[in-house]
Amino acid sequence: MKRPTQVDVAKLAGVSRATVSLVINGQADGKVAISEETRLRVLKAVDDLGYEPDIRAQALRSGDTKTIGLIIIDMANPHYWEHADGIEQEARAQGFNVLLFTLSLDREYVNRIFRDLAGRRIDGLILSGGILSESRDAKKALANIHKYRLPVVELSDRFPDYELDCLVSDYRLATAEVINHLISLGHQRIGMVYGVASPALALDRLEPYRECLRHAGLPADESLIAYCGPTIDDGYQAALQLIKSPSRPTAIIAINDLLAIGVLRAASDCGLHVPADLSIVGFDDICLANFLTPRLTTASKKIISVGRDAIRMILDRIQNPDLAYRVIYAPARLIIRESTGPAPV
Amino acid sequence: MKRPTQVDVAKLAGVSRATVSLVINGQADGKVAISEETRLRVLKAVDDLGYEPDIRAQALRSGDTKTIGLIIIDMANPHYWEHADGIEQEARAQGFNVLLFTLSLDREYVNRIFRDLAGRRIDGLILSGGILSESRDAKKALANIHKYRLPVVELSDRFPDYELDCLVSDYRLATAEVINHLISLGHQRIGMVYGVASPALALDRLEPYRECLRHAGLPADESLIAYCGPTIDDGYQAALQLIKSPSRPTAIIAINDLLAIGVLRAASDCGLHVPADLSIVGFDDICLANFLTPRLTTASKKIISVGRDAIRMILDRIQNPDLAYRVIYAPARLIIRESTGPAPV
DNA sequence: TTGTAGGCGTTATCAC
DNA sequence: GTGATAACGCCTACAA
Repeated sequence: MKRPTQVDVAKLAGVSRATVSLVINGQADGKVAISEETRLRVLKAVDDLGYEPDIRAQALRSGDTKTIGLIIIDMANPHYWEHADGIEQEARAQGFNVLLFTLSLDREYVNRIFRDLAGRRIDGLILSGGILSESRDAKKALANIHKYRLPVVELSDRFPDYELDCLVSDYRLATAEVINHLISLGHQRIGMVYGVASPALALDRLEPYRECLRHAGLPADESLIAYCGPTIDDGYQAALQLIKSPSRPTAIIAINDLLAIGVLRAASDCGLHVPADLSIVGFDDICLANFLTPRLTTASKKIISVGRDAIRMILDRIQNPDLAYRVIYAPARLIIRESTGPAPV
Repeated sequence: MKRPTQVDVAKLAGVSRATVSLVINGQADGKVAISEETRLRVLKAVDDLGYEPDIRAQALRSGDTKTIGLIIIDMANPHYWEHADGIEQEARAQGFNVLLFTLSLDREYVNRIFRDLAGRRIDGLILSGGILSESRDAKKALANIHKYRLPVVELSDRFPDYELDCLVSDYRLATAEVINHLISLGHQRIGMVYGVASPALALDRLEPYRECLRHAGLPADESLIAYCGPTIDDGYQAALQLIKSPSRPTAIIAINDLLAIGVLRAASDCGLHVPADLSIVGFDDICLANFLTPRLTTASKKIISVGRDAIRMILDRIQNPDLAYRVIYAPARLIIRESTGPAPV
């Protein structure tokens, strides 16, 4: 039992294949070159056979797949899922599907995805920052992007030092705001939990952190920074280390809300009250942040619609490969809630 | 500037198209019917031109797309991303890609996805429970699945009352355990926050809840059940309602951890201490559950690997459409942590 | 060992 | 209005 093709429909309706094709997608065409009678006959045959056009053949013929790839760098972080959700919805609205790729630790996988792009399984690719800059074959990938004019959009937390369409949303200003906020509350020793899935990520938080502290004449020694992995438990362990250190900070900045949850837990385990004994700040304003106890002070990018901008950018690029590369910048803002308070005396 | 095809490679290497094809994917074939010299020449031409086989054409020729669809019913719930993560990873391991579909409120969208399946954009479809049973066109969808032998696997919280491959993991036993646990702690009034994205979901928690209470001779009036939507805020509002009711429950069961976070927040806002004043239970054991304050008592399905089983099931079905339908069942178990304690006196 | 021919299902271009 | 015919790019017998 094979599935029906256009030929079968044509045979059943007693017309030629071309007629079938015209009936099915001749709507857009100005002149309806088909008699109502045959039209209905064809439609009936389509229905009787349960005929469905083969998308693969359409893709081969028309040249595009109406599918874009999306690489999510860390599936465990709600922040990225909010991205994925927005992108998928907007893509759908524009008649596109989304092929989802997760990056575990498998860097080689990136190359396969680029091959999918070159092989026209997907029309374009949206990727989180830290992939192109970190991949061992980054230069080759970039060269290919330019050589074949592959439609690629990067979501990044810093301005790219290469030619590419980029949606940059960084926390530089927000980090400065955070530090000022903490300083104004009397904090002197401010720690950082720095846990990333990919090396170059979140420098938009680390660098201003160092700068601002130095600028304010506060200690910024390395012992205040706990480097770790991207999971909650990593954040938990890192915070324990910070809290138990001889010169415990009175405030801890986690580079994202997920890690901040681990920090909250660590504080609780050490008998510290937040924010009375320890202030905690996160980033991303994930949907849970406002429901934690205490509600998390954090920074939000939500002023922008990642999905809409990313999809618009990639579609523009697909339509016109020769467009000049663009960078769209969107800042974030600080949201003060309950996890930060005056430094303990 | 068009991208190179097999013909271009053949021309450059001075051989025929078939030779190129053989060189490229003749590895598996036992007999290497190509001379080393031409092989290298072809390979060089491939490299020079940056030739990449067109996957669309391959798909059309070979009949499959090496892609499976995945419908996620609620992107905002961590539990479902854990599914998605597992499925994507396992799919990749098996050489398949995952096309991601989100279900907002757009029921009509399901039909489009089924058309994608029929149109061979995807080889198979994995869907969360509550889609097939609730869609207005559910019967039609099921009929199509059977008629065309579409490979579909459903992830469900109850045994299907229709013929389909199903990965069932329910909380019936776990819910009974939860109730017994609470009763043994002296709780008499046990409330429930029931918030779902799709009507028939989570009956595996609602029904045993009612039964067990009745069986234990405890009140099970409707005023103890707060129906709401699936977001944290919904859970928060529902819990407020429960807490402020004249006969406030001493324990609240949320049908998942996400809602439980809202309940925790509501308790906190009402000045209730958990678990001293109010015990709270969730379901799913999302990765955050063990890091909340207090750590959440919940039930876990993690004993099974959803990804592996789902992918195996769908691949089996794709390979052999005539297979008898299977249901794989996996129970869950209760995890007692800190959010449940003795009932207040 | 290599080349030739046919077909996958669709759409576009021409004649009729 | 409708019906052949030729691509799209690839794969696979089969023939040379």
